[in-house]
Amino acid sequence: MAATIVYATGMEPDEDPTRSTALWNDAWRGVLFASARVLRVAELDLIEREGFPLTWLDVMAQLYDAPDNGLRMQELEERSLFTRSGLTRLVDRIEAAGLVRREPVPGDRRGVRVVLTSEGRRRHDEAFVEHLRLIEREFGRRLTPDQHKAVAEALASFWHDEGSASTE
Amino acid sequence: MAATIVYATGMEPDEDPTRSTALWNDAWRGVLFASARVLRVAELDLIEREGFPLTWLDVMAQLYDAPDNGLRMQELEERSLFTRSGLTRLVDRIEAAGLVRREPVPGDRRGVRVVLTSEGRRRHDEAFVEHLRLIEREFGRRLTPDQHKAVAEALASFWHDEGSASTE
DNA sequence: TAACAGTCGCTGTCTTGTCAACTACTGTTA
DNA sequence: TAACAGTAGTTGACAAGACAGCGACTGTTA
Repeated sequence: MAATIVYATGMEPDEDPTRSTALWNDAWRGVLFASARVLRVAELDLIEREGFPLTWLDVMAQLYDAPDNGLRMQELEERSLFTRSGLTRLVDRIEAAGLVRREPVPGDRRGVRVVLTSEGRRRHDEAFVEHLRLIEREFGRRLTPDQHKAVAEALASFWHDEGSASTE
Repeated sequence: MAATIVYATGMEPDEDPTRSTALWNDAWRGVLFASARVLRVAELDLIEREGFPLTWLDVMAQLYDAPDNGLRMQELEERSLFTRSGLTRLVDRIEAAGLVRREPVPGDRRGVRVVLTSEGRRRHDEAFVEHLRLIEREFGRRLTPDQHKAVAEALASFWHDEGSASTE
C-alpha cells in the first residue's frame, strides 16, 4: 500500500496521447484507486478501533473459517499472500497479543497448528462486523445494484481461476 | 502488497450466511483480487525486465508528466501515496542509480527539485511501454469492451472526487 | 530589522516483510 | 535399519517505509 499510481496521475482523459488512452485505462484506474482508497481507510479504521492491522484480521478470518478454528502454517501460507517466513513473524505477533496459539500437530512433529484463542475469536467477531460495515460504507454504497452486478461479473475471473493470470 | 483477502477466502457464494453475503461482496472481492493480482505480476515483470520496482516507475512517471520533467519533493509527495520521509529515501535510491537528479530550487534555498536525467527518461520510456503492454495482457484483455465501460463508470468516483471517500 | 511561526527536506529509530540458510523431522529406498 | 532426499517451520541479515523530531530557510509582523 504505497505507490503504483502511474497512469492515475491527475491527468484528464486524452490529455497526452502518448500516454495510455487505451480502452482499458479508465477501468484499470478505477480498480486501482478503489482498492487503494478503501483499503487505506479500512486499515486506519481497524487500527484505531481494535489496535491491530488488516494483516491480523486476515489471518484471524482464515482461522475462523477453518475447521476447529485452526490451520497449519503451510495452509495459512496457501490462503494468504505472505511468504512462509513473513507468516512466522506475523503469527509471532498475533500470538504475543494472545489472539492465537501455536499447538503441535498430532502425527507430524515438524508441523505447527495455529489456533484462534477464545479471546481471538471474540476480537475477530467484533472487528469483522465493523470491518464489513466500513467496506459497505466506503465501497458498497457508492455503487448502484446494477453497477455491483456489472463489476462483479466483469472481475469474477480474477478470483475464480486461480493460476491463469500470468500465463506466459 | 501482502494480505487483505479476508472475505476473499476460497468459499463459494452463500456458503456461510454469517459471512458477508451482501450485495457488494462479489464486486469488492473482484476489485481486490484484480488489483492485487495484476500489481503482483507487474511488479515481478518490471523488476525482472528493468531491475527496479513499481515505486520507481511511479516516481519517474510523475516526473515525466511534469513541466521540464521535474518536481519538488513536496509536489511529488502530493502526487503519490508516500510520506515525505519515505520519498526522501526512495529518491535517494533512484538518484544513486542515476535516473534522477536533485537540483536547488531557484528562489527557495530550502527546496529541492527532482529532475529526470536523460538516462532516466530513456529507462522510463522503455519501462512504461512494457508496463502498459503487461497491464493490457493481464487486465485489459480479460474484459470485453462493454465490461470495461461498465467498470470504468462504476468506479470513476474513486479517482474523481479526491477527498470524499471517508466523509462517513 | 529582530523575532518567530511556518515550511522544506533530511535523519534516527522502529516496524514489517523478504530471501537464503538452517534445524528438525518424515518417508522412501537399499 | 542406515542413508538421504524432501518437507515444515524458524532464524539472521537485509530492504523499504513510517513517524517523530531536527536544522535550515522563508516571510510576516512589530
